[in-house]
Amino acid sequence: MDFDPAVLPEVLLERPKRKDQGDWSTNVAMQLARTLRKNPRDVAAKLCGHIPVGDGIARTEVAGPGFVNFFLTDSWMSDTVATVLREEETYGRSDTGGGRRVQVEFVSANPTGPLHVGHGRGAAVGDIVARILDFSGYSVQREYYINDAGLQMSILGRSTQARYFELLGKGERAPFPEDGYKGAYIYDLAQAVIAEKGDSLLALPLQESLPYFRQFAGDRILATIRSDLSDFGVRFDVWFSEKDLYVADDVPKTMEFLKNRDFAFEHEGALWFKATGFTDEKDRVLIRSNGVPTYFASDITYHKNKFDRGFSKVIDIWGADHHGYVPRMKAAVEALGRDPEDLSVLLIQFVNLLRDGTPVAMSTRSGEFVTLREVLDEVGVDATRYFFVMRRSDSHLDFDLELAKQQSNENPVYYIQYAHARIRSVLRETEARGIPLPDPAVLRGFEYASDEEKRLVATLDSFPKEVGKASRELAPHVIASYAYSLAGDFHSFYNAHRILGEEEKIVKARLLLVRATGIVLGSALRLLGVSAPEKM
RNA sequence: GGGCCUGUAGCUCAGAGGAUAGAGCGACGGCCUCCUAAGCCGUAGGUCGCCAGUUCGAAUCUGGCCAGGCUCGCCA
Repeated sequence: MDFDPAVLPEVLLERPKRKDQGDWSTNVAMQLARTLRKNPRDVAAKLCGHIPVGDGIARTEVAGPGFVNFFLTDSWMSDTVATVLREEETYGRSDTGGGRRVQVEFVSANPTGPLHVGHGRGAAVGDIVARILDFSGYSVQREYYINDAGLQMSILGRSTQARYFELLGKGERAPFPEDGYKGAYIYDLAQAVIAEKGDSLLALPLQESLPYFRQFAGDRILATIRSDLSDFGVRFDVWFSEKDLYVADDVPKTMEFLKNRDFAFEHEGALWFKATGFTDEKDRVLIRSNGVPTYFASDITYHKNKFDRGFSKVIDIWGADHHGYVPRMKAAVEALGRDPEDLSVLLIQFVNLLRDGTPVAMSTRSGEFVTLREVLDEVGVDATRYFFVMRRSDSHLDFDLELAKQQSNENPVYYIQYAHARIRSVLRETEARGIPLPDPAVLRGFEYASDEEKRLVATLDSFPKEVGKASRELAPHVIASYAYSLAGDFHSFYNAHRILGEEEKIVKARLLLVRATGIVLGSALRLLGVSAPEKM
């Protein structure tokens, strides 16, 4: 064509929403129209003239304001099905990660009480992000950071101690701390101490027995957290204790490191992080004037530790209430000599727990919160996981307990699982009738004719692209909605057409399509950590 | 007051430069002699918070406003 190739914008092909707009489409003509000073439709027409028909392209057309639409021959569909059947569970996997080491740190709740629903959402998001990254070729490590060094652990110990004395009728000797943990589980911990130690701790001075209470309560709660997470299908590779940073003297070392690089300075008896020059808005205290390090100091140390372990990228999953902390953590990462982009912080918005449409009252202060365990017991792992990730992480989530529990058409989890069960059922029926699973070679030259089949194949075809998107954006909800639409496409297909009992060629092609759908649906559910039932 | 998130159908939400803005629930009407009806098909329902701008084109980008949530410690 008669124009300078340098002005050619990147040619992007996209899939139009409507099928009468072709299989692929490009808008280059409209982008070129300006520089060429020509009517976009004329440019598009000229382009069309240069595109050969054949080689999979059935025809091209100029449409709308100047789109060039490509209509493919339908052979790509059987290719897609054959690819899925050949690659099986690896279909959709990619090597974009190139084996690079990535760490996902999530949940990381203080071991001062049971996990509540908010932690549950973070757990589901973190776990699924890790699965997606693994599927995309990263070498993923999952880590839980145990905040066990701070003041909160002492408060937990004192709370337990007070309940211990109270249960043994000596409450007046160990008054309940003003900022103590008021939840009923503290009584359970105290009861467990009694079972272990009897009343022997009554005789010791409070200061002397406190370490025992602190350790006992912390260990017990952490054990509960571990088993809750494990029952939720969430696994960690590393449980990293904040205390270890202090045992190894890493915090003072990191402070020295920052001072030497001129990122920390003394002022009014405290040590400050010099945030000026970074995106954070003001300087932050690292070591208080009383000598006690702030959380920020141990968080910087912890992140230095992470990067020292060789991760090329670190992903933190935090509650959205910590969003103000992001700029300072990024600044710290930069001060450590890393690109701030090496740290990604995923903020999880709050879960609004409902029962039959009315909010369930929750308040950490009073100890009245709904635990993850309670939700799991009531609605089960599959529905809980799905509900936690079906919305974008950065938007508030309404979680209706009654809805999640309902085994009905109102519940998206069962809708997806039902599609899987139906697929398995068809394949069982096929086997029962003595029909062998056809060789994918029969697909050569076959064209799926109906709208429902075409849609279904197109959705199967888009799985790798969706995985890529979910991995780039660290967005589990992309997979959740993908699974939902794949299930929907299958249900439509299933209702519109018979699979068995048609002429042989069609039976074979449809069986292969059903099998391929089962494979991809299974992969999507595996990414979500939701079970793929054989029967329902 | 500053910052971050959100505002799309009655409700809950997708869509993040593209063509006629999509799902589910709820409402209404249909579909099992047949591989699972926990399903499917159809109808109704919209000023994409408001106002300007950018451009061939804006729900999408920019600025300003309005509303809701969160957040702004030598707290954790």
